[in-house]
Amino acid sequence: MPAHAPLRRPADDAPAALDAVECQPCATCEVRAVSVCSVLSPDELERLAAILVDTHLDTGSAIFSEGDDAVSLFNVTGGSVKLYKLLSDGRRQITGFLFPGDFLGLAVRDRYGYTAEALEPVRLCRFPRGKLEQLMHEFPHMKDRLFAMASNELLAAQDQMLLLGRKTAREKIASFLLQLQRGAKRRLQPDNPIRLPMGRNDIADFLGLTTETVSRTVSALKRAGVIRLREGGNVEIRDQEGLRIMAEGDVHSFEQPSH
Amino acid sequence: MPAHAPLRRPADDAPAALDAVECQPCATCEVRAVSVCSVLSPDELERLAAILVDTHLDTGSAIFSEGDDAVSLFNVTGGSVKLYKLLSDGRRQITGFLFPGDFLGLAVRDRYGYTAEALEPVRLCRFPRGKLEQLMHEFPHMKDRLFAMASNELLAAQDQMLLLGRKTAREKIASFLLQLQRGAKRRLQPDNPIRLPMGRNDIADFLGLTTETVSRTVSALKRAGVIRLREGGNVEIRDQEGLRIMAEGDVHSFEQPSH
DNA sequence: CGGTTCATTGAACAGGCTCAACCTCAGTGG
DNA sequence: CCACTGAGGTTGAGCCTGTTCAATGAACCG
Repeated sequence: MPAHAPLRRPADDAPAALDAVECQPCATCEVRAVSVCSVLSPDELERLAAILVDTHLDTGSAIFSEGDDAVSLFNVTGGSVKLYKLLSDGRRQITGFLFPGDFLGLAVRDRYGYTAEALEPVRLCRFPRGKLEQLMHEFPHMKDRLFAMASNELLAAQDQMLLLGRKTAREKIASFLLQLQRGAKRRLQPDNPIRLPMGRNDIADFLGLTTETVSRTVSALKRAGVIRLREGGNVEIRDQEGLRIMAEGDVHSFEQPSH
Repeated sequence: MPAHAPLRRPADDAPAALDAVECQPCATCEVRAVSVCSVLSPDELERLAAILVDTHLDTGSAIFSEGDDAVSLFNVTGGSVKLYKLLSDGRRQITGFLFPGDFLGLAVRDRYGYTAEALEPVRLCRFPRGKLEQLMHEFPHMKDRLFAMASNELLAAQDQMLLLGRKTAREKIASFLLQLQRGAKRRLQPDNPIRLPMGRNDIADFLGLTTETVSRTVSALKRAGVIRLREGGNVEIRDQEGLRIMAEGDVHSFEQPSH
């Protein structure tokens, strides 16, 4: 595994640490400004803090699985998460990656429609569903905020459908890199060498490709000088405009140095 | 190479197609029970009726285009609609088909993120955005209803991503037919010979295929005795279980009525 | 009738997949 | 300190599904 991004957590042992965090979970939250909580007054935030459980999970742990009773909703406060659906023979489609500030469980009936799994050590605020719904009832502007977030997700899903249904492998990879970059920029993280917390196989299952094709295509972009691989598998975008054009598929050819 | 589909302009330029508000648009509405309006009291319904404009459009008319100012939201009351996004070279992805009872404009910022076009003569309630938002403010349960509808759309979008990214042509066609059937059943329309208001090309652009592949695959299903083509291009499902198995995969196909 | 549009079918092609080998690197234990 | 291991990543060769290109058929409509 690549080096785990260190997660801030109190130095004590587990139970004590959990209690400490629960006392002031929001006060030290680094993503409050970009998540649901940003619309809450101090009083409201306190009410919200009273129902949340600060949760830490290791790489690969499932937050919940498709078909589970949807008893909790979550807000990602550190690390990253992948969401996916499976076919019975094991084929997998990753429907999204979540990063700090993202809300998890917007589209939910009584059972989760997909699986959520930690891509790296992850920190979440867990909200019991009933209690959160009660709070949303009391704070309508919080519901509005979640509605707006759901709308944005829906627009993103439509972009992804266009990508999956109609883009070539090269366009998919280029779009994906730009998408990660925009996300990082939005949450005020470094956006030129971009961090890729997911492996090639996850990228493939997100883009509707195979790992081999992802690998080959990334190599081709590297060879063309559009990107460069940096330490930890991070990616530096060297030709922003070229990548943008490539993502939209305007350009049909640019020769590859044959050998 | 950019063979853009010719687009007739929206109703503003075609006053003939736009009827005046009916006296009692909701009283005669056949889909009230399955659309947003179902949660409104008679008084509230009256308020809603006061702001809507009953609109009729012909086949091929654009209801709005990607990038337009999002000034109106719509409720489909008759006919059907396709939503799509385009790439600069004309490649198209249809992100959804709408039928009576469906709401149009849930995922909207200040501009529409996709184009909506009538598949056949269509009837819509048009709501000026500001006024509808005002009403939603007054009737929170209506906002809740729209939120629930947006959630369902999001779940459907995730299913569609799985289909686009990971299913074969045969699985796509089978899934599509079953999806249409479920939709028809939900809105209490005939669900065995299913009506297909869209052409092969639209189906192809919805499933991430070409018209030829759609045609060939439908022919294969026909040859296998799973379906039969009826008058008007409608489809009779002759082997429900076979089709379900063909659509494949979804082991967790726990089906829930969406309302 | 011709004209237009859409659906179907066939033949050849190609983008991305499958299968398989090899490489890199971190972790582990001798 | 180095060999071994295992997981993930890269690269190659051949193949297959679905595309492209092209021709024909069917339905509709003035």
